[in-house]
Amino acid sequence: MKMKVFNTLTDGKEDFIPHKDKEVTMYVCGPTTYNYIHLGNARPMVVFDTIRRFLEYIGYKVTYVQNFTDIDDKIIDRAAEKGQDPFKLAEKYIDEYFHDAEKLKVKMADFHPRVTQNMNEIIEMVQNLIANGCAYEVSGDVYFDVSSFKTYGKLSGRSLDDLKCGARVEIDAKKNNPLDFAVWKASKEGEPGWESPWGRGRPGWHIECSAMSIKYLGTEIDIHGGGYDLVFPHHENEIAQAEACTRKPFVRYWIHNGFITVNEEKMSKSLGNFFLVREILKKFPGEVVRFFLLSTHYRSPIDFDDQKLNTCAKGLDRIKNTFASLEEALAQGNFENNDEESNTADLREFKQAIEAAGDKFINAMKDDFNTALAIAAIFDFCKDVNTFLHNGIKGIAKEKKHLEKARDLFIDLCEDVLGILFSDDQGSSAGDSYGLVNDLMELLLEIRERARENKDWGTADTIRDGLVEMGIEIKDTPQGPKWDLH
RNA sequence: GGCGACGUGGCCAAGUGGGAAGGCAGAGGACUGCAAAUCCUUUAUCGGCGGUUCAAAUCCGCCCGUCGCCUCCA
Repeated sequence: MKMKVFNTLTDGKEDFIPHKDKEVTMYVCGPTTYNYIHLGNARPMVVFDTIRRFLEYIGYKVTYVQNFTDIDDKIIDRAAEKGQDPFKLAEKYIDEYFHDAEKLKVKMADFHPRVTQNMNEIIEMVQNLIANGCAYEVSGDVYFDVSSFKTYGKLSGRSLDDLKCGARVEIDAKKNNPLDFAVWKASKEGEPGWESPWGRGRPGWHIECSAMSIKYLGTEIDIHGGGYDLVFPHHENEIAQAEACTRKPFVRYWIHNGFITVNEEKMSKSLGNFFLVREILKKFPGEVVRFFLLSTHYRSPIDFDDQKLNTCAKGLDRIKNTFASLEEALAQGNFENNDEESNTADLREFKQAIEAAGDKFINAMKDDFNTALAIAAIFDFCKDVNTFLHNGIKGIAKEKKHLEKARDLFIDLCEDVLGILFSDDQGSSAGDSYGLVNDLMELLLEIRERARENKDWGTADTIRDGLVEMGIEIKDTPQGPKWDLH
């Protein structure tokens, strides 16, 4: 099956054909670093990380770039408010970004370029635009001339006339056309600035992505991603700058994720209804947040509230429980000689289930990264695995080879591609005391088992209920009691 | 004003012409000392009206409702 990708540029699904046979270049717009990231920032991080993981899983070599916009009006304003140095402020939130990204299981990009570290390339690009007659300087500012770029508006599906009708662009006497946008801005006294042919200044908002994309990935890249609200003007302007400079197509596939909403309203900084990832992570593990973000197709909106995360946590538990059962079955290790495969109906069905799960998952992901459908394939597989184990535990068939295959498939799909199966890192927060907790639990469970043997249910339940209150759950399985931290 | 998206069971969510996936919640059953986990069974004429078609959640038109972009925003 061919891979299909929805391309904002053509407003439809297309066959995915990268510029080189087995290599994919990806650029994803990263945050402007003036605050901790919020859930709205987290969606593209998780979505494009998953796309990257999937492409790698099916054999592409992916080069992944995510920038930091570390100089910008908002950073300057925020720093001024706090009486801080804007560079230090940006640096801090870059560090904090990595902290949150790790919790969300977002892999490091191959490159995390920063605007302030690529100033030469940006200035060069502005010079190029002026030389090509696509930009003009007015008293230290440089503006892109949208009328010089014939296909301006092709990404957002707007014509220059449509945009004028909007009339929401402020008239600026310096600009030839209200839609022209700054590629370089003169710095005021006391603001950060870099020397340039037009005096001391700093880059406009859109130019950094064009410049860094070209620098790190070349003039034509395969995938450029970001939130849907970046389509206009950010990405439209990136195209104009890049293509006016290189005279080549800038991006093959533009991919945009839908919004996070709260009470059906867009979560955004201006509305003030945003939730910091940091705050959410106090209540839910990163994998749950990640699973939540992947449980809906990336182009649809997702409405956020704690109840929905709770529901997702339960769904994820089902997957984790199944995986744990599989590992337990393998750990028991009392396999008969498996040289000759038994050929029971159970086993035949199980083998088919393993194959079907992999196929369904891959086909779902190949159809415009349909993670919701891919996850459904995982749930189907959970049921198949549980059914097999259910029967197997009764002593019918324990087939090491196929149990291992099933386990490996879980690891490939859930952990490597979706990034949701990692073991809880709560143990690490307990630090050195983790071993002690284990020993104490062993002791408690032993006491409880003795009570149960004596049918002293009161003592047994006191222990169990007390532990539940501490967030520890006990399960009495045929293999003895198990415990889990929640 | 211009452009666009969405409306599927109690909740979430796939599905773009021919069987209405999956999860959560609920009900009944098996297992269990009771639970938990797991298994089995069970819950939908797809916002409304009209049209095209042998056949529509899926295509077309109108209406109702919700949201987004056009301004910083993932």
